Amino acid sequence: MAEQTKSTLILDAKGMSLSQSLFCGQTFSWHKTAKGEYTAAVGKRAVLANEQGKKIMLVKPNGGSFTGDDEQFWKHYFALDIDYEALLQRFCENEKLAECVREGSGIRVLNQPFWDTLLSFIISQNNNIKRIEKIVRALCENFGQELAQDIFAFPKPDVLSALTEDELKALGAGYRAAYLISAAKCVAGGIIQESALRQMPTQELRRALLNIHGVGPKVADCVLLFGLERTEVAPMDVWMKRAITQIFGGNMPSCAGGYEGIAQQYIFNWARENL
DNA sequence: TGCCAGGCGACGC
DNA sequence: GCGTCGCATGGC
Repeated sequence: MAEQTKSTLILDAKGMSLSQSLFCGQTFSWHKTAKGEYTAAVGKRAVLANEQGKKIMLVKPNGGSFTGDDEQFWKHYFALDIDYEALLQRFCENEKLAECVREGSGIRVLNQPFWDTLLSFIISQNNNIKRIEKIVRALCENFGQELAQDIFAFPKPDVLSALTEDELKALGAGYRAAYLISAAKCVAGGIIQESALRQMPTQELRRALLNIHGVGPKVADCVLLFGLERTEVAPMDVWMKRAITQIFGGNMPSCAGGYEGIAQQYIFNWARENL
């Protein structure tokens, strides 16, 4: 039986906005082309995406066809397999959270690869988003595989673990260079195994991540939420702390229960626009 | 120009 | 366990 293949993958956006979801500080891998399309490497998959009406159109930049589990993979990546309509309705039980949702209603918390997320958020610490994007791009271009023209994957753990701190400092990584290498050694050496992490309850998993040199509470929480699908974890950076203190009276609204991480992304987006 | 950024590790107490 | 400090670097 011949396998069904498609040159373009068309997904129902269900209210998801690429421009909002790809540039709200949860991923630093996407680039907007001169034509207004978006490109990235997500794990080992290079993709070219754009939105037309209520559809998301995906194309392989090197002209290949989508096969096998591609459709399921991308639906899951863009969180098109959860009922956001119902979730956002719950969030809107709190008036302040409703305002955050209104401002970024097309945001979806992406289900990103663990390794990409770990490296990205180690780089993110005490850093600004423009500069994080720049360092991530330099890391991938210099040491990652070119999956399609000008689209580079993150360097593999064994490649990264063999680099020197100076090679990474040359990219602008600063003192995070040692942290990246240390994380790579943990993964390449099998001390950190993604499949084992995914089996762990969230708190045990968090402790495991904290064992990585250069991964503290904030970075661990970002990896839990963005790279290991723990939607109940809400990373607290300086923007979130400001918003929770100034707007929410010190606590995440109870209507976010179980999905505090997703609520966090709307609040974070709102805080960066308004505080 | 000085302050800040999706913080963390080391250190002192 | 908790508070403070230094850290690399560029965006603004």
